[in-house]
Amino acid sequence: MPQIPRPSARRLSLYLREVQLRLRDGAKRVSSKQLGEALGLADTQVRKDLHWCGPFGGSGVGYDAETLRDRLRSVMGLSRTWNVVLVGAGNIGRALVGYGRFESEGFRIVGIFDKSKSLVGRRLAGTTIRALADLPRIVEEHDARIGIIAVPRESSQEVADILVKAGVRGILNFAPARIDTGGVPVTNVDFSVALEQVAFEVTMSGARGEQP
Amino acid sequence: MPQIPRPSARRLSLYLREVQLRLRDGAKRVSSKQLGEALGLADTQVRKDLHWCGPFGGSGVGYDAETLRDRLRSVMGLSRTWNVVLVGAGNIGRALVGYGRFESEGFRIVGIFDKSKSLVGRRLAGTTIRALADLPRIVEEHDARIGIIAVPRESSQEVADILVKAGVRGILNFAPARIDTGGVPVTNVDFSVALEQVAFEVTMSGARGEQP
DNA sequence: TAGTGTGAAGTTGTTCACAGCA
DNA sequence: TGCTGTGAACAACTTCACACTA
Repeated sequence: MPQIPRPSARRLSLYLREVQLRLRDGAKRVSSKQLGEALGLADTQVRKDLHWCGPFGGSGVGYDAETLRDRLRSVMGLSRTWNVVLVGAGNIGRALVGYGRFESEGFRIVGIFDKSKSLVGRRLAGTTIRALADLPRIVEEHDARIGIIAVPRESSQEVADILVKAGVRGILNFAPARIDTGGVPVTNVDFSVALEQVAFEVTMSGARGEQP
Repeated sequence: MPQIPRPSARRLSLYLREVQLRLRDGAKRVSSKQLGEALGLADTQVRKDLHWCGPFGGSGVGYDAETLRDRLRSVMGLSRTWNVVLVGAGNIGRALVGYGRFESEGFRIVGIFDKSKSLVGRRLAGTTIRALADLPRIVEEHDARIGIIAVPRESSQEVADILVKAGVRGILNFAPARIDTGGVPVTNVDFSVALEQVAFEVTMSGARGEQP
């Protein structure tokens, strides 16, 4: 069985978002050309990517929007609900629980944890902030497979160790550091790197293309 | 003059971070091997990337850490201060101003803007939240070249138009939408896409490598 | 010896060109 | 005709192999 290349995988998320949007607007079908235009990609690229959903649909008239959505969800592992634990109730943690979009995409935050004694016991978006010591229990109780690290750099590795030991199978890391997880997949989101990227592009300006 | 490929550009940020860290720890020299290990990359890769800083330093003993930092900064356009305007004082906006790391990297938030009447006039991290109408003036006054979009999807394109019209030269977009800027470079950060990426990797688990 | 610099080879991802279907 | 599916050509990026230097 062939592996979906990472660049494609990233784009599949974008296709899914776009298809859902169009479904909400009442669309019944979507073509690779439409998707490409909406996302700034070549239509060929879109078709190649969508092929990971197993050749289907399309004939001379585009993809059936609902089927496409379902296939995308299923191929990306989004047809189940993912229970998620969040470590760090600081600025980023708060932004995340307030983000809203997660719920609708099938992610459920089942535990929020923080080191700080002054935060533990307080509530955040309806969930009580717990001490890190409770993390393994909550992970097990809810079979949480994903952990989010939203703590400062200094504690990020330590938190990663706790998460891995507790049994999470994937980590979303907002700390500006590479973390070592012994094989558990990590996706990094780093605000500074992103801003620096913008500065870089501005400096180089003119020459290169746009967004992914 | 050859263009720095985007993948390299992303990694340059990471090298810079790592070098700064090591400098703080008192290191005088850094080798490609050390950098590679710290970041999960092959040493060859590191050397190829660093070559964009112009062949220099290294001999049989690694790169001079200070020189490397300076070259990285300069090549990435970080030897100047970048004035930045932030649109959106919601959860993400607040997380960003509270992030702290920006200042030290040479980014200065010179204006925070929001549509909401109830937020305008309030202060956030020492800066008064202004109405969007003031944006062009502030951008001009401070020669702000970078804009950050931290508003909901629905208003993101509108905000982008305002920013572009005001003259910013690069945009960091946190809204879950592709925005059209007519050539102004955009870097996207999308929490949902990132989380979905994790779900995807977990689903595929085992097979693929780690982080960038 | 421990490390850089770099062409050449290899791999991966993207675009092109076109066959085929409704 | 409008669109999908896909091999083949192409471009981009990464890894390898090795010459070279302090």
